[in-house]
Amino acid sequence: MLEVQHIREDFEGINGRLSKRGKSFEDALNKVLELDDQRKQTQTTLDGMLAEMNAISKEIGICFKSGKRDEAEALKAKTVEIKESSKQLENTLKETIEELTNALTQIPNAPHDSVPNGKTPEENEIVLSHGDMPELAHKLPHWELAEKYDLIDFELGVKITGAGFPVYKGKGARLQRALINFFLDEGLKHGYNEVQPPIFINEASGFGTGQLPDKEGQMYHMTVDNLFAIPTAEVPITNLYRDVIVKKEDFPIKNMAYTPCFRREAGSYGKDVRGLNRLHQFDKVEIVQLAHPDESYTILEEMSSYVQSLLQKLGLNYRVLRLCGGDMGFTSALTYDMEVYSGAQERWLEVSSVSCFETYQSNRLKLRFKNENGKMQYAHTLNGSALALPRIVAALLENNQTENGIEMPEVLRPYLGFDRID
RNA sequence: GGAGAAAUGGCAGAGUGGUCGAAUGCACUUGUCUUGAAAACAAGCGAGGGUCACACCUCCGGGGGUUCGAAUCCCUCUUUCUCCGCCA
Repeated sequence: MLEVQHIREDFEGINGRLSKRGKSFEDALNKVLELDDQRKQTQTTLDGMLAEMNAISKEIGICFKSGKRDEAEALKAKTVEIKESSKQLENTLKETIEELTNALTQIPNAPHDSVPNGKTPEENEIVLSHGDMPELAHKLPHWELAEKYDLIDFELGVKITGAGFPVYKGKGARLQRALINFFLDEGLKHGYNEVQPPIFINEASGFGTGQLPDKEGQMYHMTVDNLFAIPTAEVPITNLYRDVIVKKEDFPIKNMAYTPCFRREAGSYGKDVRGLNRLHQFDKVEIVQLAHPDESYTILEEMSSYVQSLLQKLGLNYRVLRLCGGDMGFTSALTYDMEVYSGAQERWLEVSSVSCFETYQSNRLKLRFKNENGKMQYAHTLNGSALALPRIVAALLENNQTENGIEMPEVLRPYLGFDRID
């Protein structure tokens, strides 16, 4: 959530930044301020009543002690009325706060100044491209390669669970395991602390990172226990710090985790979902950082470079996009997408998304630190995929195919125990 | 799954109806002393709302209730511990 105080202090700024998302939030922002004024007013009145009640109660206590029963009874009578109206006011306050929270929850994060205006993916800005486009003599798409070399069985997954839940087999399974270990080892070298979080989360966690209520329909929901399967490890890792006051000396706090991720992907269809392009279950190593607000954007650049270094080591050509306001996630202030080129499909595939959330998540999480002046302040949160496996696998299979099989990148060979798939 | 016990500030741990946002110890911060450190001594030391700043209000696991008044009594949920059962 945006901070009410920020909206109050810099209305024009925030309003302007929000408009990058391709629609106006001015009315919503005004509504928030109005509700907050209402909240303050109600609370002030209520506080006055409670103060009076407290004073009377204290007096009654003293009267009883000194034996002045009649006086005490008279005072008691006085409280009845105050109590009545304070109860009513309390309800009003509760409603106002609820309305305020709802209004605030519906406003997305304000995009960073560098975010381009725009509504569609076509308006994303290409920041840089790296590596040569693959020139392939053989252009089998990865789903055909997967079948040819018996790496991934999509049909079998349908039998076990349903579409979008592939079964990896033999060298296909080993490639998965190799990539996960490679990514974790690289993360370790870059100072990320490895954690293994639960892959089911409760409602509070979903709210903390912004999946709830915004993306409720995108998550698998186990209604019996009211738990959700994680769509990304971002949720459990970031929620490690919900209701936590961290030490500013500890910044930046760097964690990572490998987890499977689950997405319902309601509404997807066609070539987007072919093969590994879009799955209901996939594997990902996620990196998450908590940062001092002054440093978060420097750290975002570092995270972006780190993700790029992984792609370089895997020998994949890629490009980096700065997402436009309309294509950016609800909670993000600035997002870089990394895309690798799929030589056989002849299209770009998103393999990573690196974002800075400023205080949008930490406000919901109540994730704070004591700043230089001894005041509580919300930390900045950042995260990125480093990396998501399926499309990396797709690109590796397609771009490295030869007459004699599929060559594996040098860096993976120690993890794989083989050099090529044939 | 069954039975019992418990949940208080960063930690430990008092507090069973009124002046308790909460004793005490540890930890932490600052100061005195010291060449420096330790020790000792002194002061400070939870969070949120509100205010120019005070005042004031809220919070003793969550929610609800009783009462003029609740950390303290009642209900309920959650979690933890002990015992039993089951089990990778």
